[in-house]
Amino acid sequence: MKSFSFSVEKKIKDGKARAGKIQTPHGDIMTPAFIPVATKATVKSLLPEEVKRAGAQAVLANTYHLYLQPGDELVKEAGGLHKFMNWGGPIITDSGGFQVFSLGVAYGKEISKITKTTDPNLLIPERADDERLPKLAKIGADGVSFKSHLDGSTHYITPEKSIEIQHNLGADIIFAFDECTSPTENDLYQEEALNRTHRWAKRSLEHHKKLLSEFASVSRPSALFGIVQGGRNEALRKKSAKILSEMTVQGNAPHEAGSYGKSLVRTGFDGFGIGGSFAKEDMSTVVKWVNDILPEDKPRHLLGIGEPEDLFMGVENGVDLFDCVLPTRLGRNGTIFTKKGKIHITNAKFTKDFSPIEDSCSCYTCSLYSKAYISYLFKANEMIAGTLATIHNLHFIVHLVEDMRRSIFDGSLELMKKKFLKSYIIS
RNA sequence: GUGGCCGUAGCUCAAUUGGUAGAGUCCCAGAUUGUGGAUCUGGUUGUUACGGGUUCGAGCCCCGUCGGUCACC
Repeated sequence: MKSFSFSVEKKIKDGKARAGKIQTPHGDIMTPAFIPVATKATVKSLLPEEVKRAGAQAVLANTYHLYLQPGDELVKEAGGLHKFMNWGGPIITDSGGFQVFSLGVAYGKEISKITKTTDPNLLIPERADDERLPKLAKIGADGVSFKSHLDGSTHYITPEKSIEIQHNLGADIIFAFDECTSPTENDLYQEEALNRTHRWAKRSLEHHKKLLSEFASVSRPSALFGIVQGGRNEALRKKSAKILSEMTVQGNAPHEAGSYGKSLVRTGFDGFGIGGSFAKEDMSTVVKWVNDILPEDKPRHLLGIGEPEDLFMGVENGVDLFDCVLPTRLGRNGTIFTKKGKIHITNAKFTKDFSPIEDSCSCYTCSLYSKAYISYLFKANEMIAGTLATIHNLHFIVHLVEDMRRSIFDGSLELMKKKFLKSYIIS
């Protein structure tokens, strides 16, 4: 079985942007790349064939959601996630760490992982957390207690449990269990949470290596990424990048899974996620701090980021992988990416617009359907409305990052960005 | 034909003893960043069927016309 590897193929002269290749047991990912989100083992509204046709090289599924339903044991019994969901390419699973945030302090509130520096929430001096408010996730001594949104049952997820679930699911790349903090948290809490995330990272790494050494299953995660946190705080972010970069445990040497003790070496993470929350305005600063420290020979995944301008920012600062629900979520709700900016397809002006979303777009939707038809489908609440819009959005974002990769090779990244942002209106 | 009931936003309906017309939906617009097929936030809309009358004031009371509906012939 081919295992995990990463190589940088081209790095631009004046800057951090690079193009590379990630090898996984289920195929390669040419980076930088945008990975669509398939939380519940499906990219919502799309068949795997459509995901692939839109240009996606891999998908990202979610540990917590699949653990609750249908259950990781069942997925294992089905022969692993690839077989279960009919996706032959690389799969990444998120650890459930984001749900600590989304089902915790953010639950039922209008807090997202991106905020603006003008957001009044940022000005709240004390922790935004309020124990009286209902939450589905509560942080305990060595893990997180989740209350299922499906049936109300409680589940205690530890780093070991998250890794175990991810091994059962059998993705190619898995993530350490972390705590994604809210942008509204103060430095004191950020530090407390960061130390916890680091303890959990170590335990995730140890358990991953342990499981790798115990079993020689054909469908074992081949790589574990650690996740950098630290909120908007420079010292914390840098500390996190350094600690995770240097974190190692004793384990089998690569290519020797299932043969415990054959040749023990100290090994660390195979790559890194950059997680947590940002203020939109200083996201680039945070990414710069972190990528200055993270090793150049390991891939970096900027978690949950997907606006075009943010993708440029990431690539320019040395990010290799992105995932984001934005193209799929917006698509399902009728917001569509175009080279001139986002449009709302249900707007009255599209009612009789019989042209495609974009004449120059080669996606399935644009080659066969008009704005008027898609607009009508949304208004009529027809299922393929979301499908057609998602196909276009995914194609748009995936190819945007693919274009960035190409321009890294021919040295035109800066020019390409200027050209794009000249017509693209950021809203 | 006779008698009863009814007629309010595009739709379904509110509106205390007569006090200056409102909700849902639809429509219009916006938000959405390791998922939320969710949800939220704004906004437009009325000659209260029509014509008269009583009253300081009428969706509400009175008269007439038109329309709907039920019962009886």
